[in-house]
Amino acid sequence: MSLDDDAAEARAQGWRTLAALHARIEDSLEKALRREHSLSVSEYGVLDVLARQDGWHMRMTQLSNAVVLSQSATTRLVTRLEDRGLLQRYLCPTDRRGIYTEVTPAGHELLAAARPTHDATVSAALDEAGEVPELAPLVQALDRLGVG
Amino acid sequence: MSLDDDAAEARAQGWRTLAALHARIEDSLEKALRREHSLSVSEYGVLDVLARQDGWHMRMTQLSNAVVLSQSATTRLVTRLEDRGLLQRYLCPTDRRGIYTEVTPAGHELLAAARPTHDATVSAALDEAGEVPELAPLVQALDRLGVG
DNA sequence: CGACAATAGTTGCACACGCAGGTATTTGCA
DNA sequence: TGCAAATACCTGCGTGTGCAACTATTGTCG
Repeated sequence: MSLDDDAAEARAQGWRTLAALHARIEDSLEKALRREHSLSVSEYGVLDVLARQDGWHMRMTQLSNAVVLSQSATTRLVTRLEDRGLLQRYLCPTDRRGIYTEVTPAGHELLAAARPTHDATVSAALDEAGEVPELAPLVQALDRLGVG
Repeated sequence: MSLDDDAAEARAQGWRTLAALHARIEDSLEKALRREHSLSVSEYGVLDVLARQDGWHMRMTQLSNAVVLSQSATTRLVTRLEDRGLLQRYLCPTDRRGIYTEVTPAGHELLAAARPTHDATVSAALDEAGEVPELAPLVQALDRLGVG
């Protein structure tokens, strides 16, 4: 077994930890957002990303990169949110292939209501994961990211 | 804005980073494993988890907890792998409700072939993510987990 | 100017997932 | 012993996702 293999195996171990933590958080987040605001994690992600681009507008492709979804998934996700009146499409004036999306007032309102749920659920899930020996180090490392 | 809100917002920021990194890695991993070994990330995960329980056998419920999937998803995932001859079910002798799963020789073989792909892809994805300013700190933290 | 390639977004299709409800087996308790 | 509750797993159904193919618009080059 070479040094490279050792390094790759160590990183694979890190990946397993990250994946396990991610799955746990996403799991409870999905349920909480669905239950209290009828939003999936992806849908919340789209609203959140768009709302952060204060005044700036993103095209569909940029959006799908930001939320790491395929173009087709993004198309339908935006359609769903548009149908619910949370989002609005409008054509890019200079390039009629491009489509901008804008969060409506209703969208901002729902996002404002959902954000506390989101943040609290993430925090609770992190606390819970902190009790699991294999995950605790990563949780601590994550908490140190901000202050570092 | 209270201290609690600040803390929750900081953790939400950490979560966004973690989710972004996870999505990137899973994305390239999914494509690489699918292309070279006809395995999804979940399928690889199941084989990997089971193979690590050297000689020890897991029940379906334990397995679904380990890979963080619903019971129904686990049932069908195991069925798929069983149909391909990579896995084998057999009834728990002492509790006939329980079902054990065992990786077959073919399964071990495929896993051995896929592991280098898996590890290399994860490592490459991590390197790529290390170039992105927002993700770099988490990548470094992850690499320090093992040596800590 | 005109045709061909490139880009942006949408849609048909197959598939994996979660939820709710189902069967089979075991456990608890009177 | 006998019967209800709990446990372990499976299945019908609806839905979100990615891939490949499609349309519409823009860019490029002879």
